[in-house]
Amino acid sequence: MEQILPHLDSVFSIDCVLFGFDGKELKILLIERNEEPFKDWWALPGNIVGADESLDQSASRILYELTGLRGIYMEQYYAFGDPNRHPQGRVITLAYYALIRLGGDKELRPISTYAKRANWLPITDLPKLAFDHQKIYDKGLEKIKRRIKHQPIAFELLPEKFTLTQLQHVYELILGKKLDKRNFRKKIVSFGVLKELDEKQKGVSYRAATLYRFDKRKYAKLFGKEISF
Amino acid sequence: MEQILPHLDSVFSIDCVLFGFDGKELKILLIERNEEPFKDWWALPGNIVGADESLDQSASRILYELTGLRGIYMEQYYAFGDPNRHPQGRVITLAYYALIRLGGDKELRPISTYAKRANWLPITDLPKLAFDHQKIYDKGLEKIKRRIKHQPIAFELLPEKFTLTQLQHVYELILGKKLDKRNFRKKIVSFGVLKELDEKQKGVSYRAATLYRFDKRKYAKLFGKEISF
DNA sequence: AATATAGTGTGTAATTTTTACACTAAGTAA
DNA sequence: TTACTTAGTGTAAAAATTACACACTATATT
Repeated sequence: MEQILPHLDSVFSIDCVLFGFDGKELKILLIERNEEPFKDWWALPGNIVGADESLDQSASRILYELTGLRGIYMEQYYAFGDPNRHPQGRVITLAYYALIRLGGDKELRPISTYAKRANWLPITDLPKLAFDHQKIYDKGLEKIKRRIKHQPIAFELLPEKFTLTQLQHVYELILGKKLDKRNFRKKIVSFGVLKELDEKQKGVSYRAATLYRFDKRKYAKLFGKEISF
Repeated sequence: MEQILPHLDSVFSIDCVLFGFDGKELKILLIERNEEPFKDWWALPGNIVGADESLDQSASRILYELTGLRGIYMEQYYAFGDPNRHPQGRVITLAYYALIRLGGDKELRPISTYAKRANWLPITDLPKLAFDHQKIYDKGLEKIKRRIKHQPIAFELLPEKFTLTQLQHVYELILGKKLDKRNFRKKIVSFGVLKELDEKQKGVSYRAATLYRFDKRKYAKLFGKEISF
């Protein structure tokens, strides 16, 4: 995306807004650019779509190259194509979002050389972003806010086994408001997509909470139906 | 890591799914192609994005060129980019939908030469479509189904003054199910975006219904809030 | 062993929203 | 005047949502 653009043709890229949750904060993955334009600025990870790739494949490849992650729930959400959004020429970009859980085993792999480094930054304190990436991010956040109300995407942010309190925490962060504990549990359990495990949380210095797992089979049935928060 | 190079031959287009309502049926605007590939097939109206146009501008221009219509509520909803979707090369297309009312004064203007003709066809009886246009249409219908449940886009399909029965009819066509008259009225009136007029319907051979107008000011306040059907 | 601490886990009543359901009123046409 | 067609209206039951508080349990501390 930062290469010299042939001006005969428009260039088509994909940018990813990766929302990550480390158990406490909601973060997004940004890279620090190593090339002009916007050298040294923070930007969303993105790249040019390959000639023989489908869009989803391309998005997956880009995500994989930048993070080492595979098999992530990822969705196209908007195309940004202002003629002036890129100083070197016409670049139409398609935005994808992904929700992933952070920490533990999964570390970010080294990324391609066009970035100095990549980092997870809390959404409560973002730097100025290159290009129109602030706009792309804003729209992505708006999108997942709307989405989490209707589909159980919150699970993507949590480890395989999680407590109800953690799940509630994710909802509160994304929706930006407190939820009532009893009502939240009543509702989320009533959807029938949670499987209660025999295990308890470990390593906490207070009463350990029961762990739950997301039941994909039941989820598949629910999908398409509307749920709401 | 290898950087994918920008690919000179990719073309970026916009296709429009125009839903039209003539008071009875839901229709979409199709063109009959006059050129290979898919000569003589029906297809969605679409065109190449111009070098200096924003995406929304481009969509508006294309819609205008094909129909003579301006100022239509139009929204981008998905990008289709399968490498094989176009037999002659890589064409990534961005789909837009629009909702417009048909009949009366507004006629379709002559359209550009790549089409033999344009026609409004009822969605209950569509021909085979060129390229992946069936897929684009399907996704568009799905999109407005979801959308009409949450935002008052149905008004776009109706004349400025309309009866509650007509409004209900639109909802029933899009959602594909019957709604209860009393409950529908109760709900739609409770949103407070309808203005009851002193006028009555004319030209019907039975009791004339009260006409309503959509109140844009109140709608602006409601927008963003969730409504549901 | 006793106590402090911190989060877990649970029920109910009041309110609001949704659903199901059927007849009279009004205007037109014959 | 009568027949026809659609407009317009209310209520009760069921379901969903909201508001709200305390006892339990595991650990850490003394």
